[in-house]
Amino acid sequence: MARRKKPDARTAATDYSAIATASAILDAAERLFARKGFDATRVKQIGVAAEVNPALIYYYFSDKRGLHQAVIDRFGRELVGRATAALAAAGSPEDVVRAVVATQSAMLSGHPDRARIIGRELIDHDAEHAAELISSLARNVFSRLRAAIAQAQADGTFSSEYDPSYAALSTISQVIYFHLARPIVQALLRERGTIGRDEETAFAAHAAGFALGALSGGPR
Amino acid sequence: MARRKKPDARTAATDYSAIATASAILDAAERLFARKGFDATRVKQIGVAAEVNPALIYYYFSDKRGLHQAVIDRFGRELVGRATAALAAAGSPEDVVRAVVATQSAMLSGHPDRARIIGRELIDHDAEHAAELISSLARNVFSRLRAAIAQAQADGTFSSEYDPSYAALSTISQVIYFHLARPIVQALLRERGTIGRDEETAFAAHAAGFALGALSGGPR
DNA sequence: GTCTATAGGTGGATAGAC
DNA sequence: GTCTATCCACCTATAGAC
Repeated sequence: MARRKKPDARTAATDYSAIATASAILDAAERLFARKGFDATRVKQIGVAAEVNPALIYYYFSDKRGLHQAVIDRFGRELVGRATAALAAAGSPEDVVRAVVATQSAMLSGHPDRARIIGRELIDHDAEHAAELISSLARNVFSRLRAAIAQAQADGTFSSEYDPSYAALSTISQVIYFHLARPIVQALLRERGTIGRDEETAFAAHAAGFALGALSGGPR
Repeated sequence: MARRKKPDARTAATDYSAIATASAILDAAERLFARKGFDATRVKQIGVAAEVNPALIYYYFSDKRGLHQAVIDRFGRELVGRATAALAAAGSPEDVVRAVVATQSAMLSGHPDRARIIGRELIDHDAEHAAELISSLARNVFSRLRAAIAQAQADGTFSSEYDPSYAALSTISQVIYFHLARPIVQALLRERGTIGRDEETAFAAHAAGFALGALSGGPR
């Protein structure tokens, strides 16, 4: 493999998918950062999990923070890409609501680590490391969901009594919460045993119906 | 002040409210653990913030983990206490839904640290340190909300097409998400400037209406 | 590009005086 | 109960051989 310039963590996201070692490091780091958090994760552990010499982490990513940023960037690119693709296909406002909820579920189902990455970024440091990701989501997903709701309100399909931004928040809160608050969800659904992917998709279907039910019928 | 036995962190929650020094430590620790997380918070910082000698942290709480557990326990006692009190006053199923949402909002409004404590416990270590809190909430709040929904479904007040557990999850997800996902909420409401308590209570009112609208009208 | 060895620094925890 | 001094484990990061 040709000699590579040491990537600068401060510049925009680099694509490491062609480099096997770097990809292995990113995979291992994603799992560990998600499960234990940034500070509790040891660089040595990442190396062991990736079956790579820990010193290579400093070769590919300038330091631990740089690796963390790279994990967020890679994840964010996939998330925004999928969301925009799903929304491009949506026609009616109802379709937009369903598409947003379905995409959330598709991204998170069977990937508990991803929910944790999002959760951590929301809580830690006011998500400063995911600022770009969030502004991108705001432009490409949230505002389009809100616009679809507002349009349907103008049509008379949805009740005009809701604030469109609030309604959008209520809509997206459901699936994220379901995946993020796993311990609470378990406590509520304990009679059903462990939560599998079928349960996750069933909830996503419910969530879309719940939001559309509220939007169509109006508040009480 | 009389000589005190060093409390054992492994036993059930101790009440430190009478001891000024211990209370100051708990207050400072709650703020710092919430904002920076357990691992990133330095014991020394807690001492400085509490204006107390850091060594006293080991005197009152056996170690850093014991302090963390005490923070969770104190917070949990207040949360469960308020929630059960609010539910005791509720009559009709509609009242129960409104009471749960209102209590969530009352607990979190103007207290961003509290939302973070909950969020961190959900994500870190699968909330193992808050196991008691969560099972208590499950018994006292979640199951009563679900029971109220099921009862209204039997009455014909709410649509029977919803799974009561799922409907309960959709209901409680809204306010928690609003407080937890502050960066995303900001992005969606950016034209309104900074989010204040008035905005927080306005959203809580919306959330109750949204849930009741969905429950009354049925899914789409 | 990969590996070893180690520097350099920090933070949790304790001993013991007062 | 409070404070000082300090130990020791451990972790990030780099230097440099291969």
